[in-house]
Amino acid sequence: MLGALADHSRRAIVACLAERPRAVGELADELPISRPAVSQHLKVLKDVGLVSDRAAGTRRIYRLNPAGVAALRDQLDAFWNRALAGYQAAVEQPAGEQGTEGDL
Amino acid sequence: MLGALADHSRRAIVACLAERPRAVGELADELPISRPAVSQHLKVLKDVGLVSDRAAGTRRIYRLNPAGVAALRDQLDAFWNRALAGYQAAVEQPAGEQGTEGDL
DNA sequence: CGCATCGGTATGACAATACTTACCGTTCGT
DNA sequence: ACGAACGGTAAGTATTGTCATACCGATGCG
Repeated sequence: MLGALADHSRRAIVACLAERPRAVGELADELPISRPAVSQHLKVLKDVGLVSDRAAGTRRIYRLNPAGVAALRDQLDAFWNRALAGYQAAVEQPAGEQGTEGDL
Repeated sequence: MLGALADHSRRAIVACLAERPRAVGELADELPISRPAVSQHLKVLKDVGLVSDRAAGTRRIYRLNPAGVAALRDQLDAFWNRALAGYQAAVEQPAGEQGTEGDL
């Protein structure tokens, strides 16, 4: 899921969608890539649940999926939590395991 | 910075480092990749400030950098904030711009 | 009912990146 | 001081992924 935000164009699409829902053509008009590329990125983003699409006539309106965004944020938060917990466990060692620890 | 976490091996390294600080050989032993690959990933992670290294004799102990982790989390949080703000602005429209909006 | 527009898909090329093997410098132990 | 081990770097290869052009289906309008 995090990998979906790795690509630069994909982040641009998400940023564009964060401001307001957009159609595929609108996104392609704002971005320096073609419509098919936008479609593929949209497919990836929809596959991971970050965006959702809505049919409006011949247009397809894409918008951010708050649930997916929240899920990603929660996942990241859990990750940070674990990371900081491990860091705390490391610095909470009064009797250092290796005496080579100088300082930080 | 987010791109640093795009790679699968890099996320695995970060996950491994989240549990406890590790040497390069330790990481390579846990991961299905060779030591040089780990070194290169570690270089990337250190370059973006996500990890920091400490010399312990001939070994090099790597651990997560809480500052970098916090910075990344803050950046992501700002991003989510903007995204949800835009979403709220969209749903806060009592007089729909397009009458085509049925429901969610 | 025919035409136009919009989206998605398939295919191919190009680029970027990750991985491996080989080599070198550095540091510890004997 | 020599040998061993650990880690970083360099170059080459392979894989992955992104982008563009071309084609097709669907929807709306005249």
